[in-house]
Amino acid sequence: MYDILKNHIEKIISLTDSEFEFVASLFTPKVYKKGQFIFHEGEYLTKNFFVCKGLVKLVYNDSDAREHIVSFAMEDWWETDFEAFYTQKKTTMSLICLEDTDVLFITYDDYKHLCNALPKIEHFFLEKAYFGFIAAQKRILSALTLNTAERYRQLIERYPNLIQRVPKSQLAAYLGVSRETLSRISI
Amino acid sequence: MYDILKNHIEKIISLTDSEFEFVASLFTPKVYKKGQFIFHEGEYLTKNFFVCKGLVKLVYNDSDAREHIVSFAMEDWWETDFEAFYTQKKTTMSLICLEDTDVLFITYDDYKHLCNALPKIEHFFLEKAYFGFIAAQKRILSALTLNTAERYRQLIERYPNLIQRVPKSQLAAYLGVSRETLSRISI
DNA sequence: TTCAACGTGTGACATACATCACTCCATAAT
DNA sequence: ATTATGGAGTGATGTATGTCACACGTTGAA
Repeated sequence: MYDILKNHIEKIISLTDSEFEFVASLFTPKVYKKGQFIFHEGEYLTKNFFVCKGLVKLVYNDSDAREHIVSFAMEDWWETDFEAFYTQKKTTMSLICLEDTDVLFITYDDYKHLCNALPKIEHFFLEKAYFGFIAAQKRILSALTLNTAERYRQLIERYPNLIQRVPKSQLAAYLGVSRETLSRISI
Repeated sequence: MYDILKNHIEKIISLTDSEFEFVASLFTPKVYKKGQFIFHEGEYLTKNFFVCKGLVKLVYNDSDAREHIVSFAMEDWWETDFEAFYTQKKTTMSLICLEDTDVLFITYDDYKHLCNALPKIEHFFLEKAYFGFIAAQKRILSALTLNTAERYRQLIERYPNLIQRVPKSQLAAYLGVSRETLSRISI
């Protein structure tokens, strides 16, 4: 698991062996089964999760108990309720495994400690945050400019491997349409 | 103008006078009139803009030449085509003034230079990026969970001052509905 | 003053989508 | 072998929204 994290970080910054050992010492591995909750809405959450293997969904349940998917995360992606993690509020979303999943997590205190002890890691997180923001803005733009069929095709184009692993009903919850409508779309 | 930038940065990190002088030396002031383009879609853009006064819109024009508003920015906000700035690609969006606007801008090279020379500024940009990401994710969630009337009311609630300054047709382009539909919504 | 440009409201109609109901199939559980 | 369960397709119907058309008031320029 730690190899994956090491490769992941070293795509952006280089670390000596002892630096990475320090980084690794602040992460804890954990294994989940398909269907398990990594965290629930309404908790205080102090962890940021790096997915080493598997697939998870970040989910918001509205007042009608309808499930909306804010994002998927698979191998080599980070996922958490970011506002809850970073501002120490309660979570408004839940993180649920769509497959058996292995994660490495870091607590908020250790994250802060890591940034102080190893400032260049902030550059790594900055880059992650930038690309997260760019991706989110692109999704907003898709919602503004494309109809359902076009958004679906764009999703298939951007994440062809995701489509294989996720039921269409879940893709519908991500795209913000009913599963029936998605079912009627010809690719 | 530089005072505003100084206060803005010092909400997150503290700078000595000489440090801020260095920061300020890398920013250039520029003044625009209502209706002017700060940059056009399709250019190579090397600047990130800090709005000191006024109001701008970040705009995407789709294949049918329809205008979609990705975001507004007013006093104390940053705005640019972030992907173009950060990855040195051509812009896909335009930045247009809705009011007479004063900005301070920094070039990409100077931004890089600043981060190297003054690493703690990365912490400042990291925080900005995190909150930008969180805000974008919330807007995605609004699009998934709320109907048009609810999104409009949420916008009024979150940015009451914005509503006073922007024509409804522009708010419609931001919310992703026709101006006629917005016009029929009772607040 | 007159006129153009802009922002806004509203009626009529078409259409995309949600919803409800039902069916079918594959797989896992008993 | 039989029965649940989950994923998927599809018809009928109602509703929200887009689109087109037109009207009205305000502002600023000629």
